[in-house]
Amino acid sequence: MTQSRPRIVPEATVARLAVYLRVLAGLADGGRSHVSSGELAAAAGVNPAGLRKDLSYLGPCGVRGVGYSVAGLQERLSAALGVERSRACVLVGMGRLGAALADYAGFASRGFEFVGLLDADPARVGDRVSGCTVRPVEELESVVAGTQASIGVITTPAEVAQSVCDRLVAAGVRSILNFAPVALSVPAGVDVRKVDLSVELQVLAFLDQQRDGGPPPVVVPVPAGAGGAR
Amino acid sequence: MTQSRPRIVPEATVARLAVYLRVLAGLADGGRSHVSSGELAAAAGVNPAGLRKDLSYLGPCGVRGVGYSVAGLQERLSAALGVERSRACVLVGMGRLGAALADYAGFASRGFEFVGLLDADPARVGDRVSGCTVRPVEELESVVAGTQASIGVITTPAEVAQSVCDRLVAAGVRSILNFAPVALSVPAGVDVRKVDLSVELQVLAFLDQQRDGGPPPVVVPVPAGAGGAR
DNA sequence: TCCTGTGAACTCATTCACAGCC
DNA sequence: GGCTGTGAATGAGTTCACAGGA
Repeated sequence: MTQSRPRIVPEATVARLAVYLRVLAGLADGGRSHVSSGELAAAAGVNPAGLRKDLSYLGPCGVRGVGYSVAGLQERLSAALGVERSRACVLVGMGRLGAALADYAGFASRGFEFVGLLDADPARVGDRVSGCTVRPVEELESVVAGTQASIGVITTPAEVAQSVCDRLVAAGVRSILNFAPVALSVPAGVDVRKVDLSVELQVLAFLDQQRDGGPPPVVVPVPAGAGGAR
Repeated sequence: MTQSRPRIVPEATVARLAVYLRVLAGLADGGRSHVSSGELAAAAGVNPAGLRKDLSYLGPCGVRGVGYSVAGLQERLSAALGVERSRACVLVGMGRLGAALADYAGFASRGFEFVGLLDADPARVGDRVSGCTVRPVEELESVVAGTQASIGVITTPAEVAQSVCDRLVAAGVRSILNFAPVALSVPAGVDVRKVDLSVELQVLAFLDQQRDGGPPPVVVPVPAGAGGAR
């Protein structure tokens, strides 16, 4: 441990660092050894200056006039994001979404390993998904304790999500990814991130409607006298 | 109708409006007729003042000193979000994630209907998921044209996501929800929202690591000489 | 010259605090 | 008194523009 980072990294930046890391993996596969902020930014879908600022939170990473070393930057980002250490995750709720996540290649390849799959439905207990056997939710505490899992993923119905969350926290999990459509309340020191799939669609629908029904390019064509609300 | 909305609604607000609408549905089921901003905000996991500001973009919605009518607010939000009109969606990529989404109850109940499910793998073509038959991806254009779908969901591998996106746009889709881990480029006038599952976990892992390894409450205990890299 | 690194400006979003109405 | 609606203040995040080193 040379030294810890004095700078605090904004959460929005952390999310993008993960994206850069993935893009870099693709570049490395393609045999590239160096890349500029402009190119990397284009591939990640962000502004070049923003990318440079993001990287600057980790201290100088590149070479002026040249760009970034692909391998060097990969290493730097991996260290910053903690990808090097692999993480044990438990997933509660083995419906279709839970099964899809447990099987998602994007997790395993980034150091996330599902060491516990739990479900309340006896019909699903015993299924094997992605090399792991589904166990009854009653065993939640012992699975967390036995595997030292630090991340919990909740894909249960909304009604039971809070109680599952409480049990995960009590068992020692301090990071939770919640797919259930409820706001979970947790004690300080526990992080929750929520993914709300139907909200994403709803936002798209709104933007869509706004395009069609809203004021097209310019503002409203008020015909005559002002003020009058027609 | 009376007049268009002069106010523009921030996107962050739109996302929360969708959450409020869901919470209201729960309250209505519970027989509640009125609710205060404080209570609604707590259930949605936001700040009460923020909730009031969000609602204020739609114009006055509540009664001072009393609160909001549950039914009235539901109606207002439904209209604003365009929930009343049902939306036709096509989904490309019927892997586990695609199948989970096609079957997700949260979509159907909010007016999103999957009218086309497409996959490039002949082995999956013909499967029935959630009352819809999987068709070959070659039929993308005809399915979009025939169903007037306005929303496209991409759950393909990253390598083909851009080409699928291009075809969706060419066929007339102007709203896209992308689960593939790539930045899609689209012409102006088309909206893309990206959901990146592995990034979510990565952010959690970062916060987790920051808690454990980072400066606990106060700043760093630098041992000796500064600067020393390695 | 090229491209990185970063202060400063700016835009967007959240929070506060209170006026206004019931 | 209670609670909504909203301008003002604060904060976070993004973009700009340029200084600084290869």
